[in-house]
Amino acid sequence: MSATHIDDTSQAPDDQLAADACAIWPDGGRNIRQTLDRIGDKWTVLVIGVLAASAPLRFGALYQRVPGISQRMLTLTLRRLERDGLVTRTAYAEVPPRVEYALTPLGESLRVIVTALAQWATDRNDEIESARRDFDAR
Amino acid sequence: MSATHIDDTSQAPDDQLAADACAIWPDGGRNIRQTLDRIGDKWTVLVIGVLAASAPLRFGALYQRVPGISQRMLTLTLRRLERDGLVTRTAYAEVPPRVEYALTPLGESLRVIVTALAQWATDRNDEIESARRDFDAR
DNA sequence: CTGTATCCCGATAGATACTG
DNA sequence: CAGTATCTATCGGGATACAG
Repeated sequence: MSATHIDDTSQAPDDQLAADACAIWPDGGRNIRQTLDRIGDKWTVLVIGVLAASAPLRFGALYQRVPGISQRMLTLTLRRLERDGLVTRTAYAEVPPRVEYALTPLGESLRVIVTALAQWATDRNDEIESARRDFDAR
Repeated sequence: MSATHIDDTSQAPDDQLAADACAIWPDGGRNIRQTLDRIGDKWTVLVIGVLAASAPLRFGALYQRVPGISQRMLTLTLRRLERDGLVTRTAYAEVPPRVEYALTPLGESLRVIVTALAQWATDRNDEIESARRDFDAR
């Protein structure tokens, strides 16, 4: 981070170059990186998808419906989503304990975006597969 | 993976539950996970953004414009993108070597989607920040 | 039921040096 | 210039056991 790489005849400082280069992203790429750090992990979008399908859901129900997730990862994922305001957690003072999770409107708005991404993946899947075959065949 | 977790009175097998639960995603979540595996890493979207701004670009130009990336990671990222048909690599038989990278139409179409994600991040940033402050303040 | 607490391993990626 | 080769550190995440 401290040492940047300059080994050519460029006059402009790195930061200037970077700013110009990343002009496509609203804020130079920081925003999109943060977002991908949130949803790019192994479980987040799956949990969102499950909640979008039928909320509210209890911890155990989520645990069943997200195939392969561990209790640990489910807890961590839900905490992160709750912290970012994408999911609500409602604990009922009962015995045995009951806790329900649901998407907030903010979470719902993310689901829409991620669904668009999934749609892209579906539409372009064949194209990507064939590109990959071509590449690997070389 | 082999042992699934069933510890309630559910009658339906896990797979059935999972299939129902993930109905939001076109293919039960596999597609979206694959896509996030591709673009969810640290550098891919940044490289795409830089290429979208001003392609074609040489290896060295990319190296400068993606702040903080190493040669190794730039190479790996470009190879993956090339393999998936998102980027073209054009090598010119010259001395010294010259190689130019550019987005394919497929890559461009992904950029559009990812830009929408970035837009979401920008629009909802304040909301997320405040949700996070509230959560951390508890 | 709804989580925590540990331990541990493999994958990701940073640093550095070297090459056609 | 455009990479490759190695080595290493970090970290997400799995397995397991335990607790309120």
